Amino acid sequence: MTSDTPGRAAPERRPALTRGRIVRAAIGLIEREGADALSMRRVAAELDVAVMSLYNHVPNKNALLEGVAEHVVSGMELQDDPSASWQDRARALVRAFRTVAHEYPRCMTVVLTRKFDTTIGLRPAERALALAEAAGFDGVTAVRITRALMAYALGTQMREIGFGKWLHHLDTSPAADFARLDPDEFPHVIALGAELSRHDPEADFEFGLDLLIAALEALPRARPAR
Amino acid sequence: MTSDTPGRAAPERRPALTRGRIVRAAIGLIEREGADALSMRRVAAELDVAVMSLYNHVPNKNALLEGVAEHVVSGMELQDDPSASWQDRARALVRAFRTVAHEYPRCMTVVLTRKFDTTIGLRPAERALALAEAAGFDGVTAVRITRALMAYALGTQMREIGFGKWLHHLDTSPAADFARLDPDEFPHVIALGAELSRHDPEADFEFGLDLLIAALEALPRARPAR
DNA sequence: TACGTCTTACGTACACTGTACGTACCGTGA
DNA sequence: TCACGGTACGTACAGTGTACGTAAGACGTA
Repeated sequence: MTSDTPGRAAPERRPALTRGRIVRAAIGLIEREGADALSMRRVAAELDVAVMSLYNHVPNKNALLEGVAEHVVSGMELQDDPSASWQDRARALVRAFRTVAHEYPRCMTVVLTRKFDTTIGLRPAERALALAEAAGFDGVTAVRITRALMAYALGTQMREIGFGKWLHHLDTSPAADFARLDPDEFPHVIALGAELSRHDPEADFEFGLDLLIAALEALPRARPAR
Repeated sequence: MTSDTPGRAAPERRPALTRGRIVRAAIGLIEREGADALSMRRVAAELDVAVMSLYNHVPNKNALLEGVAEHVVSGMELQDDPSASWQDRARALVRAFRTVAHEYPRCMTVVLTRKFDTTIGLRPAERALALAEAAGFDGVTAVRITRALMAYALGTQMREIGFGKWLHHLDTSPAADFARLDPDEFPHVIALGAELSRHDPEADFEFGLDLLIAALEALPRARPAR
């Protein structure tokens, strides 16, 4: 709501405090030093401004983080090629999420990690619904498909974040760790230790995405795909 | 590592401080008042103990939360019916995650939300790998399937948490909100507003799970399913 | 020009956080 | 008997989000 343009000719030397500047400073700070480093004091110092001045543009820290989330998600490139198959367009949509997640890895972590209360993500949802309709699915199914794709995109990202490493732990631990496991309790984990240690998130992501798309192709439809 | 049994005959009236008691108190606190309410001071007060006494059993707050995570996930009921089809067994496995998530909803939120460094979740992973092998998949594929299922379970939970409501927002907002949207930008969202507002996480979850299982059934295998 | 109002940047202050550190007790093995 | 290791404790510190009061400039109107 607050305008992002300085109120004509800044009175002094400094570029005038602004919600946009604050959000950008927060993003920079998070990407450079991680989410834990983000505090109102740090942001204020970054902008060479008193802490409480921030509160003229941002009601509280959570709102600042919402601003970060908004900025990050709105960076999703939702370009679409209507001449492509709905399968490829759907793939591109889900991948767009991954792309922005790679662009702002640490910010994405906080976006996923916190509970916000905004309408961010409506645009991706609109796109997904449009695609599902183009593929010939009825409304109820379109919504469910959208949600399933969302869940998969989210879950993949959470795994990659190393949300808790409970499994991801397997990816990073040296193979020697597997030797410590009880062979009776974890035969398959031990046998597949080498494979579990391998680290190719992109391939994992594409594998699951292909699974979902293939399942959608096999799903009965209300209308033929356009 | 720390023993959970009091060192024989407690010296006074109180039941002796213990890592287990501390973790349980933390879990209770989180479930009753939410993750934000969890502080070392609150836990100490809960147990009627000085704050720093906790540190004799738990190295720091993060370790306490790891204890919470461990306790929660180890509550996953991994019962298995070997006579059932691998499809049904896989379904049961993923549902087990959901079940414990319903049992400790707020704890699960913090478990998913924080980065831990434990081997929790190895047991579910073992089970998933075993099922994939029983279904006839080779090792590489088994690992990818496990990861895809994990990602889906995680993502579903994140959506349900209302992690950001960016889409979940749609589930809770009154239908009137859809009327405020730009009809040119969000035609499908508006058209499907009623459906988007409907709230049936269980059905959504099952829908996506069926998608994945169906896709797995159609996947080529190294060996016939056992 | 003068005045009142609005916006912004500021400083202080408070309640609360995690935890480092030093201390005192208490049951047990030598 | 004595020394010791573990446990519970209290104090203290640096850091957090933010409520509150204040002052200084910008701007529309008289």
